[in-house]
Amino acid sequence: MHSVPKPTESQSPAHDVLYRNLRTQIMHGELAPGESLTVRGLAAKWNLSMTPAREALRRLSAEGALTISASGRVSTPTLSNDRIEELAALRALLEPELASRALPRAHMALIDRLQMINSSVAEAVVKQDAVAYIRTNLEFHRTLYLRAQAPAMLAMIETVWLQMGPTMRALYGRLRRAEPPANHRLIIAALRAGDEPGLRLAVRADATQGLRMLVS
Amino acid sequence: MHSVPKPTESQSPAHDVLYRNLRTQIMHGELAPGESLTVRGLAAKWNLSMTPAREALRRLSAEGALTISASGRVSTPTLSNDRIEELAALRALLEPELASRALPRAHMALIDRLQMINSSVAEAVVKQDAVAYIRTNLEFHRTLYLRAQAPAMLAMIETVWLQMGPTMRALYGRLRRAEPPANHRLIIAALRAGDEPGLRLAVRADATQGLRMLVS
DNA sequence: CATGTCAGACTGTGATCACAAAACATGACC
DNA sequence: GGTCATGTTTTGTGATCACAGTCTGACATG
Repeated sequence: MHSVPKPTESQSPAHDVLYRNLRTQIMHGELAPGESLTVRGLAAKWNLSMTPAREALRRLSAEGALTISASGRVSTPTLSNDRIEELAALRALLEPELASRALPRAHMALIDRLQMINSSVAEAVVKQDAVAYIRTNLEFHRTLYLRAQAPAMLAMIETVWLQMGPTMRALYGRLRRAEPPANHRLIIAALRAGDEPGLRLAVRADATQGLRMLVS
Repeated sequence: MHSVPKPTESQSPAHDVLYRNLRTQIMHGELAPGESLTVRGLAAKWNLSMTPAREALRRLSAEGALTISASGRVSTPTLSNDRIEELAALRALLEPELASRALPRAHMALIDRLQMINSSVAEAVVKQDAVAYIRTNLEFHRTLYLRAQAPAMLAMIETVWLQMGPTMRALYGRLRRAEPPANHRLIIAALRAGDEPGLRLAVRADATQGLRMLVS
């Protein structure tokens, strides 16, 4: 088949848009743990050749978002309990630092925006929508951490979220809870008060909370 | 079963061996900041086609070891001072945690090995060999952190080292110092004494030390 | 019923090519 | 001498193909 001239010239390369799409899918928990992604499968689904599909998969694998078997097959990771605990420890280590760095720059407008995002989180909780919960919850954290002006740290914590994505979905899907996010309100309160130790504590508690559901 | 004796036919794919080679080169500071790597250049140098070379570059870029310009050219990163400070902060955050987790499992044999590696570090210092210094120094830290049984954390700190690799070389190349690593001796002493707070402090100091040279 | 076998489909890997954009060098011109 | 236009080379990107493993599932065998 001959290649058809593309009407809309690609602003960004095909492998990049595929990468970004898969990345958000994984981070938001739209893929189940253990789900396998093949080069040809993705190429067919997105009307691409194997080359850009392969690059997107390689990139995601390098970030830990996907695991590669000994024979080269890539699939969503199924995390062991130890690994989950380790990733939670990384969250508990990195996120308080990011929050602390964001605190001096957290103006009223930011706090209001966090409050609004938090209401979306609560809405997702009552709707039992796991994907929406993960998405809005991450948006809450990312909005805060963006103010830390620490791109390397932010990138690092996002790879942690990436690795937990599919497992988070599986966890929140099981759990039938309807508690609104209490820690988020503590975080917002600490931001308003300029209470740095309280902020660190609240963020740490929020990052560790997900782990507690697993162990029980 | 009767399998054909393949001498050393590709145990691991070509893109993987290229990736590992480039990775250690970058981490050890054998590449200068800003050095550009091209797909065809690497393919020619390693007698490969473009495909595996492209995958290795993509993988390293995903880990932050290489930066991609807007037009897609990849090169070794030239870090801003802010970025260096941020990466040093990540080291100061992650490495004490890894050391602390390694402490309960640090037997005498490990400490002896660390001592031996440390003598290699000192040797590299007096020889003014920047690459050897970086390599042995990282080996010292990695040997300790391997005992932490925390693969995700170890992978994360290694990406930090990766990102700093070329800049480290440039820094240590400039500096004409000949001080043996004092913090390493403190680390070993704390390990022997089972002194967890002292260990955290020594590791943190060692991780931050490199930064001090830059600011001055 | 359990287990081993085997053919066919599936899949990652590497090579090669075409194309367009970017980088570069060159030389004219003011 | 510096600046702009231009032609050439370099480079990333995507497509296509061949090859060799891997996986799957049906079937036969014990």
